[in-house]
Amino acid sequence: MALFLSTIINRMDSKCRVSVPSTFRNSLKNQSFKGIIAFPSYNNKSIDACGIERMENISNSLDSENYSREEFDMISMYFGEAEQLPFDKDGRVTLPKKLINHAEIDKNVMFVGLGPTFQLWNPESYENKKINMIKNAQEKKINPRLRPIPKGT
Amino acid sequence: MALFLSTIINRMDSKCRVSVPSTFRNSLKNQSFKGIIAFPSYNNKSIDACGIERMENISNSLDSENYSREEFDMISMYFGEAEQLPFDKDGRVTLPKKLINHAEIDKNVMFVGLGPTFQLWNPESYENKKINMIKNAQEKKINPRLRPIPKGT
DNA sequence: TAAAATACCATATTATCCCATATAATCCCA
DNA sequence: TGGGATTATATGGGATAATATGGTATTTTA
Repeated sequence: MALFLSTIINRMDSKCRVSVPSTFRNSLKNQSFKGIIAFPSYNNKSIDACGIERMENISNSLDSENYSREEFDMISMYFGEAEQLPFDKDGRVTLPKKLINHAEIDKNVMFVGLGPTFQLWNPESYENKKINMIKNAQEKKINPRLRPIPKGT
Repeated sequence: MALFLSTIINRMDSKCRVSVPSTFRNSLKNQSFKGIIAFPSYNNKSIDACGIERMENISNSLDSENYSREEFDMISMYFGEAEQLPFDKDGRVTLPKKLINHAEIDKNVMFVGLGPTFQLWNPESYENKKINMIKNAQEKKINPRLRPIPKGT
């Protein structure tokens, strides 16, 4: 499975192209589709992304598992909003306008590794998000140390 | 298996021809029938579509699996209403009047990827559907995020 | 034979390739 | 270990190819 770690900022050019960090590309090297899958985050002004394998697994579960009609609709909407962004020869992807607007990206794109997935942010939005997260954690006295992570995630 | 992602709007011309998005055509590249299978959705004013392989798989399962009489009848009905729409040289299909009427399509056709299948919509109808889906999900408190993904991810 | 379906052609737009260069990371040997 | 050489990565721009779309010609068929 692909594993995405660390945070990197790259520039988006006038054609909306941006290099996917080489470490992320390496994580995706063995997947059938050479590129990334990206869709608007529901909770943030950011872009969620992953490799095709993750989507294939979800796709298979659509046929094999019993989802309620509402759940099925929501998952379907995910697929409809997902964009398949192939790498060019230099490992760049072209971000669609729809996603650029959603994440309010203008020049710099911050790639944030989240383990099995990663996100794309406007660096400024991410800083705000981070400040809020820390503030929130302090108020609720959440211990910031890593807890054992449940298996399968 | 084919995997359909993202949402694309193309125009239908006076001969009811419409380009199938190239990403969708790529997903179907290796299938024996060069075109799509389309039939009216039962739940929506839209058109359900997929590649021939999916139909073959369903057909095989009719023989090998135990369906109730009702299920068998439903699936048979699907086959009866299915239209086989071949690509022309430029990757277009001609939509039959019956399907156009059912989905109330007039000029723009929205292709919505749903993983193993996809749908064709009048873009306006889809927007309404989407609003209702979100409203419904919120009322029933369905988390819009994807559920823990089946093992392997 | 007329109407419909299909093949063929032309073109505008968009996306992709390919090359050049800059920058950063790594290597390698004195 | 230092520091130049080499490689990998990121980034920009022009050339090229792919796609979508409209129209005309040819074939099929009812």
